Amino acid sequence: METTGFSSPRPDAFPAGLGVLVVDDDRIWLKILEKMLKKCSYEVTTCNLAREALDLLRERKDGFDIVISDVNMPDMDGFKLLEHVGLEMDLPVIMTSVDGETSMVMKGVQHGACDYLLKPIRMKELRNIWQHVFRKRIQEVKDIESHEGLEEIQMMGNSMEQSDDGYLFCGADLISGKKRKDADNKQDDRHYGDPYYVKKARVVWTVELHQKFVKAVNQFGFDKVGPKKILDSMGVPWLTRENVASHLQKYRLYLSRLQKENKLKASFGGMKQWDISKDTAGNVCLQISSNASRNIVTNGSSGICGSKVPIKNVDSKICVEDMKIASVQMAEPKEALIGDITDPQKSSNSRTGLNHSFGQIGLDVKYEPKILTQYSWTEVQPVHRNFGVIFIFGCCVVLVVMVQVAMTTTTSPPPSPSPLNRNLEDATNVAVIELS
DNA sequence: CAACTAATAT
DNA sequence: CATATTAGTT
Repeated sequence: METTGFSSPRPDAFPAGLGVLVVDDDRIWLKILEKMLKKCSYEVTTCNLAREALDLLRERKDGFDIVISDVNMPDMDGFKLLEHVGLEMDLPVIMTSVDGETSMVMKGVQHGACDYLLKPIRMKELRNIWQHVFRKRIQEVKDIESHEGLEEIQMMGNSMEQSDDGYLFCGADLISGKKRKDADNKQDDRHYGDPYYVKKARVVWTVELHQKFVKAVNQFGFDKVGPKKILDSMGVPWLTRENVASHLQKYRLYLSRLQKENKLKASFGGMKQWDISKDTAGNVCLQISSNASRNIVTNGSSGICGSKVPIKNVDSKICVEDMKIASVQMAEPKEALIGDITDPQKSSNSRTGLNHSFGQIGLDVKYEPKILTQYSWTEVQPVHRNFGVIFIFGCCVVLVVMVQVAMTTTTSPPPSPSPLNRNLEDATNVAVIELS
């Protein structure tokens, strides 16, 4: 019964578009909050009178998901408003005030506020207010469930904890009533101090999310990004820096593994390696780095060694030989932008399928090959559709060059695999190339 | 102190 | 395995 994206099949889009009503007599704050909230992808409505707020709420009953209200307002006590809202439309209400006195906060809580923010409010605090909405829904679902007498779910009374290990990000999942087998589990007594306690949602890196991620990464340059930048650039309000950091770590791991393979395969007699990276303009480049140029670069400083060969300039000689493109799916304008690359490592991969979000979201898709269960770590950015071809050509050319150089040079130092060297290639564009 | 990241935990 | 969390650096 909501118009919000809450039960949308796209978990990563969830918080976006939640309706927030902000009530504050202070216009300045109103503006500030509005701006911040919008930045977090919420749908914001503001008003500076409590009465007005109430009217708005009554009018558009389903238009809002949460209310943020100041405590002190001329025409009506914030608490009064709070009470009304709680009573009439049962929306979560967040109180705000400059006054952080315990008694005040207490009062807010007693009147049913789901949170109490002290006034200089920062993005950080607003970013995740959707949790209150979410929490409420969970509760609703739980209520229904316990009403239906579903076994084994509600353990310990009807208090408000989560079913222990069900994390679940998307409401649909909860709503679908799927419970994880929790069995006897140790009933850990955590900080259930407050009425709410929701196990933190586990971020599911969907293809879409990952796309944003990659986009962000590429925006800066692989070796210059940090989680923070990515996070900001992605513009996904509920995501935390930690989430991104974690993902980034995995991403890098993947990339370095990829590179290692390249090294192995490329470092035959000579010691040439190829890297894919991007120049400032964002063009994909292949760079050949002969270890003759001694530094495989040790620290993060982007010591780009070798010569960059902008793909564009490569005159194409075609030679599809010992290069195998694992899979290149050019993004046709409307089509899925995702290159579905098989994991270079495993020969036959039959993933369990949509173990992630998709399967549970209620779409209950049949596992078609079409559906991508796992994003590849590949760039998805649609550049041009000829791009892939060009890219391949480029690779071929480079290969040739490598071979030639290999035959010419006398150098033959050891491969020296430097464990984590992050000026790796950024294999992010368009395709995963696998030298065979 | 905030951001980063390797290492470790879940 | 994918993510989260921690701990030690920068």
